[in-house]
Amino acid sequence: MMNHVKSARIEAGLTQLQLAENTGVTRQTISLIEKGKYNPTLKLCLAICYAVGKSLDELFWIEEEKS
Amino acid sequence: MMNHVKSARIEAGLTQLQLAENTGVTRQTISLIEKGKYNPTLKLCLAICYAVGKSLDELFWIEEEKS
DNA sequence: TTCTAGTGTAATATATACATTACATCAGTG
DNA sequence: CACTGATGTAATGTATATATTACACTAGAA
Repeated sequence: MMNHVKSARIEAGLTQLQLAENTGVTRQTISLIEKGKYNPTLKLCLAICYAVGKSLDELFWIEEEKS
Repeated sequence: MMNHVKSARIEAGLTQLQLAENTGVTRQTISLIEKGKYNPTLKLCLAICYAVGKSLDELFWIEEEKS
């Protein structure tokens, strides 16, 4: 589950803790999502989008794997 | 968690069962997501996007609620 | 050097996404 | 009418997203 949360968060001038508070989760959850170790829920993805001012596609889109 | 999965699925000419099989979940899960009763994971959102040929923003974007 | 802010991550607990099984309704169609 | 495909949904079980607590490391500032 790779994504662009970390770069978008830094662009927005936020720390992990600030993003966590803005989105209503813990810092650990943000850290794990940035590291690609969590498969976040849609609700949290949207909250992160709102907090950093980006769209779902900008932060979370991944091209389909062609077998 | 309202979304546009149902209309996109119908546009794509798929039944709930076919979409479920294409995305690797059960028909019940698709039904509940279409009804807005589930908060799906990013991985499943992406699988649905691939199956119906739409983007995350097209299917799942919701404008931020301004308090 | 010491202190602090920012970050990574482990262990355990809790909430919830999703599966499984089952039964129901409705619209066509024979 | 009976039959089938498509859908809604309830009850219960399992997997995992997220919380909680805690400890570690690094970079920069005092």
